[in-house]
Amino acid sequence: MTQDTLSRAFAALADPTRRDIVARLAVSDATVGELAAPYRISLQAVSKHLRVLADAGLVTQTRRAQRRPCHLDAEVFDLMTAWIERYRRQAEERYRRLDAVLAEMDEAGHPDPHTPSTHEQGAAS
Amino acid sequence: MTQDTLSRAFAALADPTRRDIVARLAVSDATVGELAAPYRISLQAVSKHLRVLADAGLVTQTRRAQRRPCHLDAEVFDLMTAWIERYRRQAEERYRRLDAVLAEMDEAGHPDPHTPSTHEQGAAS
DNA sequence: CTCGTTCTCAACCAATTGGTTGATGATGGA
DNA sequence: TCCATCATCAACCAATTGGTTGAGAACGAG
Repeated sequence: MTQDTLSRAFAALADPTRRDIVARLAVSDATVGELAAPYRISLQAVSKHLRVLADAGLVTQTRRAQRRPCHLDAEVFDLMTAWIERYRRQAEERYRRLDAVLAEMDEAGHPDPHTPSTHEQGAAS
Repeated sequence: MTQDTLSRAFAALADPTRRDIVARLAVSDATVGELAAPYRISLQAVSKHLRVLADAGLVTQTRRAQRRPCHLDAEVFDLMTAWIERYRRQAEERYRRLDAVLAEMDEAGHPDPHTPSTHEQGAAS
């Protein structure tokens, strides 16, 4: 539990069973038992998976009698897409610029470095 | 290496050092040594991290003399965002429908189940 | 209050992970 | 050819992970 939100979130989704659980929770909330039913692993194992998802902030568990209905929480997903998209776009932008430079060099014969490389950068993780 | 692409990709980004590497590769390609420089861990450790990223399909390494320039590869990022967005939107859509139902129930006094719950579903992972 | 149901806690195990150090490739320059 | 440089391979280690089984906690029904 010493890790940051993003690390926990990515780690949580690195497991196929947990991704499947998320997929099913996207359709509707469900109790631990309901979620565990389709898998051949023990209920305890599923309970552990849910704890991982909960620690990552991806699901929240409420209480209804003995049952623990699980609910998908969208916020952290946004965090993840934001992170991914940021660097994907940055990389794409870079190639776009490279293409432009190559085109310019192809067009004229002067390899004059025009673009002033304006890439600001924040903290990483 | 027995895991699927999505699992490897999420697992790869679950490590802060690897996310930092990705962040830097988004700015520009770099050799293993260049990438390793800022960290206090050994060059071999960074080499391992790069192997994980490469196995996940997130970076590709080419060859230039002794150097191994690393290059960010955008495709798998798209895979990840696609997965995340799919279920996030599905969940959001569900809440939107719930809100609609609640509003309807609030408005009139007849809790008539109108919406025929049209949620088709594909394979999970 | 007791009982069945639902779920978590605890201890354990094998496999994986992130790190280390030391040896080994691969390559271009002297 | 020999050497320095850049990076990987190999063996090892501690910590974490995904699974197990068994015990226990929380709750509603009778």
